[in-house]
Amino acid sequence: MLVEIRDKIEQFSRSERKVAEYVLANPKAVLSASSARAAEQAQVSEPTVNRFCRTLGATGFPDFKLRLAQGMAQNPTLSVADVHEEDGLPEIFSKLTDKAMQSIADLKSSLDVTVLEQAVDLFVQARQVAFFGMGASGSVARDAQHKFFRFNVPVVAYEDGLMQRMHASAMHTGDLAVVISHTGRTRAMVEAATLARETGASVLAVTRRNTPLARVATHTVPVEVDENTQLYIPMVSRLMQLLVLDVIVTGVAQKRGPDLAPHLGRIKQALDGTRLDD
Amino acid sequence: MLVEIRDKIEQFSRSERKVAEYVLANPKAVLSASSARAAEQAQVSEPTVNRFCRTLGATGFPDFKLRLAQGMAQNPTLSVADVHEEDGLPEIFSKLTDKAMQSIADLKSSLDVTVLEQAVDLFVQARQVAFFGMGASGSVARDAQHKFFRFNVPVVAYEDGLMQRMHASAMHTGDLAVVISHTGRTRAMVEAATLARETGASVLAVTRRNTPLARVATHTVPVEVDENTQLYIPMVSRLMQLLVLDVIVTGVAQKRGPDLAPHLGRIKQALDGTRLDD
DNA sequence: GATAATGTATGTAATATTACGTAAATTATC
DNA sequence: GATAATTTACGTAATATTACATACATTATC
Repeated sequence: MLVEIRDKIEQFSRSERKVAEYVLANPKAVLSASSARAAEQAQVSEPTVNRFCRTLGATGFPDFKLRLAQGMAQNPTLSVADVHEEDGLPEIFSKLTDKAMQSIADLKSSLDVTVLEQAVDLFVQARQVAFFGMGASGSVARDAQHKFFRFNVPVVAYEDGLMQRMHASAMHTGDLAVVISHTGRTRAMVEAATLARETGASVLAVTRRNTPLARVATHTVPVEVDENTQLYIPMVSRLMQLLVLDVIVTGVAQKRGPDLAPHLGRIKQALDGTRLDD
Repeated sequence: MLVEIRDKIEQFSRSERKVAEYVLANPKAVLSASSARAAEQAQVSEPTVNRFCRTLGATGFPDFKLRLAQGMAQNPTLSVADVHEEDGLPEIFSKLTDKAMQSIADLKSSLDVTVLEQAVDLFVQARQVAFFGMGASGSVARDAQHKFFRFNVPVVAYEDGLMQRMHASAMHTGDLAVVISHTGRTRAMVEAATLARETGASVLAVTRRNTPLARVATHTVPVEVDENTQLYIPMVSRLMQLLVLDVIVTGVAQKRGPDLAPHLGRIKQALDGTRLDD
């Protein structure tokens, strides 16, 4: 629909073009506007808006809005461009969301499910789980702890390099260390992974392929994102890490499901008191 | 949208369920019908149709039709179904990734950029920033701290309820409190927001619309996700919160860009020593 | 200056929304 | 466990909004 408008914009008359331009610039606003308001915003008269809608084959303004809504949902127009200096917030918003969607699509098509299945098995069998992460990956580690906490298995998360070393070197066979790193080259993470591995524990790395971290780990869930880390902070790669862990936690929940029900019930109950109504 | 109706059909009252069933059976017919006609077809009264629309978060019947139209037009390859008991890991993986993409697409089409622009302004003007979050939103708060830390402005993040209260009540005009909550009903978060607000500080809520938290905040970035929180943990909503904050941080970086270069250079240098080669 | 395009004005019909009353269901009370 | 009280669900009717049609005036364009 929007594309159609852009194509036909030459054929429109002067005022209709005003409407077209306004619609192209603010498609979302149009959806929530009345025909009168739209006319006002486009700086044309109300009948002109109506004529415009009919020109495009709609029966009237409401019908036009419906078609527009459908068209907008269909056309994600993924612009996988990087953010530039001169971009305004609308461009930033659009580019980042598109980039995120594109990355998820890539992940979906590139990640081997059997790798995830192995990861799920590691968790199911683990007597104890520790998450290690620093910087941006530190909050991913914390988040993972929150999620896996529900499984009635001891689980900790460390962002502190010293604690990581201590915990890693005190692990045992049957324990699981999950090491999260965007670059796969953070020295502290590689060292923690190495220490953990030396104890006989399983080491699951959530990081890039062919990195020092991936090499010392016993298992790796590869999270590949071409991201401009130079300029900004790893944003999308962190979303991917979270998503991967979400899938794993759901897989674990599925396998452990039945025997967890009462445990989860108690947690839920405990949370009830912390919420307000309305 | 249609999936949402199917999910919530149990929660509807008798008459609303009639409407839901009719909509699910004849979604296309609904699009071209008036509320009166839809009511007639579903064998209920006109206001019931309207209430039904509101129950689903629309402002009224026309708005509901728009949302429905968008939902129907969406990429049919995206199976926006919830995870079921009998799903294996491949299904879980596929469903979660699709759900994430879908949610991002929804966010993109529903979120008003001007709201984000206001948020960016708040950050640019803030003398001091504090992030508050608990549980799953706690790690979002931490993550946000990491990102905003680079702006040479004092920024802290608290997951601890006591610290949140202390810090909130010690804020001043010109300070910014960012309160993150999926439900918008976590008592501690609402209280922290209230305390911060009483000090004259700006309070930016990243949460659902029309929640207690949104009401006490001075500004709200609405993050709406229809998520089955009952069964699992907020996963997608957390991704959306992160994404929103990513957009804001990038926007702030854009505005503050020039005068930050030397500062960022030093941070980068400090990180160099922590990385391995290869 | 003629013609097409557009705006203004106004009315009307369609449509959505609100307000309110009633019936049913639930909860409380004895 | 029966009855009263309160809430909830729903429909009717009134009201407000919105879209659309028509007629005519005004403005651009050639």
